[in-house]
Amino acid sequence: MLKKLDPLLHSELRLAIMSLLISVEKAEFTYLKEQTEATAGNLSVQITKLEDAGYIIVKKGFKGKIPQTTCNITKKGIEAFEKYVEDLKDYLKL
Amino acid sequence: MLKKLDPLLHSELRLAIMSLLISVEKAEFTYLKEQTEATAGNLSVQITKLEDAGYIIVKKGFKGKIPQTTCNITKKGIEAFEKYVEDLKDYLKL
DNA sequence: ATAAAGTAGTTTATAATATAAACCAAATTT
DNA sequence: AAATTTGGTTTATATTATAAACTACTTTAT
Repeated sequence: MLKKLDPLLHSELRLAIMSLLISVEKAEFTYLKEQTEATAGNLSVQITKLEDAGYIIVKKGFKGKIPQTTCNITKKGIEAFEKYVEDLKDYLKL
Repeated sequence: MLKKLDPLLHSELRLAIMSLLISVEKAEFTYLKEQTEATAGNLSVQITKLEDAGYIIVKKGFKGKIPQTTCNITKKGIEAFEKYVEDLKDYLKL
């Protein structure tokens, strides 16, 4: 009855990152940091985990002279997110 | 925008326990163990945490000669569960 | 020109949490 | 009566999350 929840998404910060990325084409590291109110270190770690899973793509570039990291969700990431939402519904009685 | 999720409920097993308890008057330890497919040790620990938080009440008795632990959700537990569901909806875009 | 402070992150260490293994007490089965 | 099963708890370990420390560079102030 209760499905196993994707442990990669069942983390408050990683879920927040995915939730933000699912509605936009792409987002900068600094934007994600502002929105989630996470520390840079924690955000960096969790972004890497999502990247390793193939749920997001991370691109490193420069905005003028300043380094800039942008993220975007992948098809695999969208699918995983949607599955997670469906799986959770049983728990939440939705 | 994104609310902080109750860390006590944002755990797969504890959420499953609460999800099961919210629909019934009470449930036995063994029933929860079957439904969640958790090990007895893990279940025991998580039940204690929910009890310490006042989210559930745990009663120890006997069924014949065999020990029997039964759990039921409290008003506080129901409220916490409902708040958790509402808070999560922002993440899930529901 | 250089020191101080800020930006954008990563790496590493530590704290918190989840899980499993080991254990206990009593009951049941062989 | 020994072995197994039931119903758990306690304790140790693995995993995960978080924060602190660090790197590399830019901007601003002196």
